[in-house]
Formats: sequence, C-alpha cells, structure tokens
Amino acid sequence: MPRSPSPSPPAGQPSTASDAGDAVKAIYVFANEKGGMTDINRGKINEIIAQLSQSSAYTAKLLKSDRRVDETVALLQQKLQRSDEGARRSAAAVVARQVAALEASRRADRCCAVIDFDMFYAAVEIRDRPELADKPVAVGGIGMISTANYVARRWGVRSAMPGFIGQALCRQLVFVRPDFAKYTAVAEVARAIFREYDPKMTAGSLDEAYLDLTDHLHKRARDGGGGGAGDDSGDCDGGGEGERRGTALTGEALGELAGEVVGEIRARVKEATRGLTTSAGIGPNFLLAKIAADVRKPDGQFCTGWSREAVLSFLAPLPVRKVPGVGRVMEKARARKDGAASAVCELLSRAAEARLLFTPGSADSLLRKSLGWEEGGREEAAGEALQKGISCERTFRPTGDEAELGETLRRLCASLAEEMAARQLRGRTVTLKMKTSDFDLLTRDSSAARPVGAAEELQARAVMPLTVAD
DNA sequence: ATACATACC
DNA sequence: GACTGGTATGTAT
Repeated sequence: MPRSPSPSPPAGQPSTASDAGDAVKAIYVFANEKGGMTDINRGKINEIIAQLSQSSAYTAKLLKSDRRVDETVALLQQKLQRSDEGARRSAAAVVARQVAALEASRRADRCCAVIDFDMFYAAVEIRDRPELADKPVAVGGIGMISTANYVARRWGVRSAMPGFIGQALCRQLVFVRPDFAKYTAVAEVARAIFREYDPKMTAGSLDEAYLDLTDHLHKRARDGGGGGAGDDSGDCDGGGEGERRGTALTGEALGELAGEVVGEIRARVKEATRGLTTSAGIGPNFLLAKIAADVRKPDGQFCTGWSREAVLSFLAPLPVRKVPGVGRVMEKARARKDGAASAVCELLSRAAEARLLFTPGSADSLLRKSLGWEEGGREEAAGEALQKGISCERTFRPTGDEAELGETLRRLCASLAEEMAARQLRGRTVTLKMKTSDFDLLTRDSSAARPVGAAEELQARAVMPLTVAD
C-alpha cells in the first residue's frame, strides 16, 4: 500500500498553502471548488492531487486544452489592442444604452426560488445507513465520485473528482455505489411538494428545482397567513392569469413572504424525506435565485432582494464563476490583467470590452447576467420544452479490436433504442462520439431524412460517417 | 449540416 | 491503474 501522507483535516492546523507550481494548476479546480469547507491543508491536498495526476494522460490533455485556451485569450487581448478609438467608443455607447434600458425595465413583481438538496446522493445514502453519518462518504466509485459528504470534503474530496484521488486524500473514505432509482424516488417526493406551490415547477436535475412562487404568494396574501399550500384542488385550476392581484405585493414584501413560504417548503421536504436538508435561493428571477441558493448552503436560504441596489450589492463582489454559464474558460477570458479572477462588478465595468471581443449574443448575455437579469427573459414558450437530444455513452478500456468496438457500439445502440422507445422519442441526427485513450474527443454525425429510433438504424447511422472519411 | 467546445449537475 | 454520463447550447465553417 502506498503510504501517502493524509492531510488529516479535523485537527490539522491551517497550513498556509505553498501556492503550488505549474503541474498543480491544471487540476487546482478540485481543491478550490465551491461547496467546500474552509481549506484546511490546501497545500497538502494540492500536493497529493498533483502527485497522482502528473504523467497521466488526463492531465496531459487538460494542460493541452489549457494552453489552447491561453492562446485564445491572448488573441482576444490582441484584438482589443488593435481596436480603434471609434470602435471602443461605440461599444461603450451601446453598453450604456443597454444598461439604461435594462434598468428601466427592472421588475419587482415576480418571485422565484431555486431549491436544491445538500449533497443529495450522499445524504440519501447516509440517511439509510446512519452509521455512516460521521464518516467521510463518497457516492461513486474508484473512477469517479459524484457526491461527497461534508466530512469527506474536509479532506479535500469533491464531486467530480476521480475516486482514486479521493481515496489518496482520505484513506478512510467510504465508497457507496450510486442507486439512481432510489434518488429518483426521493426526488419525486420533493417534487410533489414543490408542485403544490408551483404546478409548473421545473427540475434542473434530480436534486434541483425551479419554482415561480408569484401566484402562490398572491394567493397566500389574499387568503391570509395560514399554513399549508392550499389544497391544490381548490382554486388553482388551469385558468392561468386569472388571479386578481389586488394586493400590491412587490419587492421586499414579496421577499418576506417568500422567505416564510420557502422555509415551510424546506421543512415539509425534510419531513417527507425523513430528514434530508435543502438549500434555497429567492429572488426576482431564476438567475438570481440560482446564485442565491449557493449562499447559505447547507440547510439554509438566502434572498437577494429586488431593488437595483440590493441586487447589485449582492452580485458585484461575487467571483464571475458564480454566474451560471460562466465556466472555467470564460473566467479565464475575463480575468484581470494580473491573472486573478474577476468579480461580477468588473464584468460590468468592462462590458464594452466584451462587446468588442465576443459575438453580440455572448456580450449581451454577459451584460444581462452581470446586472442580475435573466437570460433571454424567457416567458416560457407555452408548451413544455421538448427534449432536444438523447444519448448513451460509456467509457471502457482502450482497445483497437474492431470486433470489440463494434460489439460495444451495438450494445450502446440497443440500450439507447430501448430508452428512446420507452420515452417515445426519435431523432434525425445520429452522433457517434468517441474518446481516445489520450482523452481526445471526436464526434461524427449524420442526419437522416426522417427520424430514426430503432437500434439497427441508430447503429447503421452511427458508423456511416466512418466509412466515408478516415 | 457538421464538428467541436463549453457548461451544468 | 483508475478522470463519468446526460443534456443543452454556442461558435465556426
């Protein structure tokens, strides 16, 4: 057994992380990820991760893609240098106009909430095996961890971290196999409750729900405080907009009532799921509610407020990475000159730059988000959004054996076809996705004249592009 | 239409 | 030795 030094968290003194070198950079996302505790021993953690990652094909691939991103960012910077005074001025003018227009239309009459379970999979497993409660637990396997409980997080174990690294960080780490059927059942219990408050609630994933509470809050205000969600059969039939809104229930009043209601929802969910906790965000739209849901995690809730001042003072200091849609790459592209990640206020103050660098759509999107506006202002396109794609993928041992690859493809197509049949879905474009042992991802697709769904059709379509090229 | 990148959980 | 799987969307050609 390799006797790797464990960071030993609970008693461990906050060793000031020797801000690790280059090799660490690529995977430093793990030790940094949100949701973690204060980083005790981060230096140690990074060291172990770096050690295990160096010379792996995966790390090589990450470094390569990192370099590519750096090149792109450098190109953007050049582009900015070369831009002339006129272009800059007109970009600034456009931004100023947009900001004014957006501010003029800030609304205070809507209330959204995002509710998600804390360390969902792990919480379910620990609920069912209470002896795990004070142990470090990871749901997943040696290949990949999907959720870690808070005890494990103190050792630096994170979601989306490969299991063998988790194990090196914490040798007592208990692995539990995921049981998706069970999580789906639990999620359904919660969703039934959510629907009492918003029949049109949507699910972001198994453990995350988006609720527009506006109608419910008005109903509450009208009918007087009382408990319960109002027997759903009662007065919320399909009519839609019909609710009279006599009360001027806006802004902070909306938020105050929403706080109570969300507290009630979370208590009911906890009760109905035998103790599972949730965190929630409340705000004037889903974007803000979503960001706010991260603030009081675990087992808490936070409301952004409705006024421009409240919203901006909430958003301004946040790292841009907290904004949904801004990932590793955009964070880097918008980083400050000294390389440090920008805060949302800098996104805003440099909005004109973004307009010069990105497509108008991307620039708009960034600007809207940095002002706390929901993307696209989508008023729900009537019908429930139809599914755009369906897929089935598996990672397996590298092989060059064509028969073996063919058999794998056959199995994948068969299970995909089964799933499509069950959900009554078909599709016109079939994409074959391949991953090499170097972690290079390739896709090849071909579109049919009419939708297909049968296993044989999928398989035939999948190999079609291969026979032509390569 | 195709290929690939990015992002989220 | 081991670094997921499912879905959506953006960008370039």
